[in-house]
Amino acid sequence: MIHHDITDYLEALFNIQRGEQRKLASELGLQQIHLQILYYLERCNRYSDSLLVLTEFLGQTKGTVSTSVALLVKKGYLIKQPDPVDKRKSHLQLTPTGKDAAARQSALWQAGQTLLGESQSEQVRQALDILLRQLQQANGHKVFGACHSCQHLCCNEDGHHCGLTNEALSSAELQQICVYHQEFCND
Amino acid sequence: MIHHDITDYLEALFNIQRGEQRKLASELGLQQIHLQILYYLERCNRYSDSLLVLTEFLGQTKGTVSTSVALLVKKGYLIKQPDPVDKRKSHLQLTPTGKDAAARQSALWQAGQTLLGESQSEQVRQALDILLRQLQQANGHKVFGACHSCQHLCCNEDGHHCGLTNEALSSAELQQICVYHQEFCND
DNA sequence: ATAATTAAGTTTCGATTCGAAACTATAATA
DNA sequence: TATTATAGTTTCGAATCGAAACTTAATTAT
Repeated sequence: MIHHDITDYLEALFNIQRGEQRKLASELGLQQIHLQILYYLERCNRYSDSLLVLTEFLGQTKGTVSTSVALLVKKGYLIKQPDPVDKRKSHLQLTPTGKDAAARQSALWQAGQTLLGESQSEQVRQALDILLRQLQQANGHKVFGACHSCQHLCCNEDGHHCGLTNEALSSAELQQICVYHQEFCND
Repeated sequence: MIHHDITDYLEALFNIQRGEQRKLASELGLQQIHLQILYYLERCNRYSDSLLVLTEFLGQTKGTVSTSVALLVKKGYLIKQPDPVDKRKSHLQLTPTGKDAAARQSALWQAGQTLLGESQSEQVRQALDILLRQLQQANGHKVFGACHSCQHLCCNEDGHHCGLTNEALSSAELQQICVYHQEFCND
């Protein structure tokens, strides 16, 4: 048996992911960056659905993202909901069309999800967890995690809330990407 | 402990990979697509270093890829080596500058590679192998694997050769991406 | 052998991405 | 009230992107 690095598998999975994303984008008449925007907006929470946070997530300039978002609005994939308090801000919200496109992206992984037995699945989870945390530290860059791995998360008998904003968090919100996310530091 | 899907980890790893690639591209004054081209050319074999195969790998049109390749040639990342037999073809070869950029992309994974113990690594490899094969079948798209997982690979006491082209393959070549790659079918 | 077809790659076109920088409007601070 | 910071848009030039026409070389059919 010829030796495979784990990274070989990850690279192969990346190539599939990229290929499928491009295929879907082409089918919808969009660019890949548009699907990445829809992916992010499907997963982020109410603190993180602004243009500037999206800009930070994508690693592009705000002018570029502003243009791409404007096109997605024009094509009916999302709408800009003005913030009731801060008149400068808008909340980017997926339309049903946008949610459908985002869901089709996720569908790729659903197939693989049920294929691994639970015990084996657990080992992969543990290994990927180590790999992920090390890469996060090694690269020292913003990670955009969800509440469940955030040091601001507080749990008590009533449920969960964010220690930074002091607002209650539903269990659904614990899974969402947050701009305030702060990984635990193991040093 | 809140449950994490394996796909959550893979998505997080993808986001890191994408962010790092964009960061490197920005530093070099390139676009991400250029790094993807350099990545591919660093890994593909002598049957697969043409513009059309690259086009198939990237999932773009040949006009688009032709333009991007021309820019990479102009910037000194690669050269076009005319095929001695077929005058229509060119072999895309990385210059030292191109190899350096490709190597810097791979460096991201080197850090994670040594962190996982060998035994754990083996289990993760097996699970990812299952995941990869299932996703390949589920999506039924061209996968661009290397010789070691190709049904054309023949092994004997003298070494390896390709059953399709009948040419000998060095052990280094067994690791390279090939356009003729045909996955074993388990049905 | 010549003609028709296929294959490899380039060029052109219009729409869009991309980064940089200037700009507008609102909010926060001094 | 004046200054500064924040959120986002607009403008500009270069490059990507897909589609389609085009060039040249190889292959196939007649």
